[in-house]
Amino acid sequence: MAKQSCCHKKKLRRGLWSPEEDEKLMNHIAKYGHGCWSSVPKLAGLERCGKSCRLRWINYLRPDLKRGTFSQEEEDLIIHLHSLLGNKWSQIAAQLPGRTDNEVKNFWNSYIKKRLRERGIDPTTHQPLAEPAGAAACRAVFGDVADLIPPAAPLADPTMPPPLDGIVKLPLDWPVVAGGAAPPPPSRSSCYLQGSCGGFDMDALHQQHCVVPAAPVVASASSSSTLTSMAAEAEHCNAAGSGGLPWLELGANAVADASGHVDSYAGALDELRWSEYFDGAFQAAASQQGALQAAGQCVYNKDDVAVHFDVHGLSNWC
DNA sequence: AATCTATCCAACCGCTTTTAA
DNA sequence: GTTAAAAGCGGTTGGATAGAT
Repeated sequence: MAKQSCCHKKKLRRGLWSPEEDEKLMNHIAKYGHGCWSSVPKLAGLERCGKSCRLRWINYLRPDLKRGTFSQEEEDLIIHLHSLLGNKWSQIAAQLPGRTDNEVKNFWNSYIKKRLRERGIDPTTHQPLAEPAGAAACRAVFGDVADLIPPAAPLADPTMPPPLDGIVKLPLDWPVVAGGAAPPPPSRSSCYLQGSCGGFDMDALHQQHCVVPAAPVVASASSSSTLTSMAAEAEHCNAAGSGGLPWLELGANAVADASGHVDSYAGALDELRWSEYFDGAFQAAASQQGALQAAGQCVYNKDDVAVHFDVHGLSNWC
């Protein structure tokens, strides 16, 4: 027998919220906070289940919600975080101030997925689709690029350890940079998440002083601001020349001995735009032959210097 | 003007994880 | 250590709306 929801059991109201209900919930939380959600509807005089109240508050009534259309920077960030985290909408949304997991998920499903497919990129694996439009033409000129592409997305790689603490934990020797070779030092500090080049309101974060973690920082999935603040710290620190972006937990080696690597990882986030996104897929593929295939390297490492052909020309072809 | 179709998004459902007794 | 309740999460659905025919 199918289980019925709490709302069914208690014959509570369902469906869209009326302005009156919104007001009741807002007033109640403004006065008393939400406390235990299961008690909220009773105390607020609502014929809803606590779960429904919680959802309404989180997704719609919360005063810190941004709403409105997503900026290009937000869009880029969602794509990148999705390539790292998969469908961890709450973790992705945590890096987008004022956005909810539901909002991000809807945006992904209704917009980004479609655009990725149009560009011949599998939105699930972030790899080029098996036979994207024009692929035959590409092969005629460049050979079968698809053969060079790691078959599995990082998160799907069976060699990867299972996620710990609800976040992506890269192995200690995770090849942050394709080919294992240290890239040239970044020519400039990353502006990723920087207020001047993004749509974010990072003022509050900019006011924080830079404190470089002495040890790898484990980002807690429950801390909604951890990654954002880490990125902000890194942005400060990069500007100060100290390098090192403890972005996700990159592992002791990555953080300790390869600040340049980590920087380049942040650099991969930097300037990510649609055209580059597409370019990056092929760029990474071309530079990740062999060993990297096992590691399931992300396609966004556009700093890789091992690329010899003109990927921009390639993207024009495809 | 009427109907159909596609898209968007709020809300629900059910499962997993966390917390408290 | 066990159990139940609460909270959190991701997938899915359904209604409203816009655009096309």
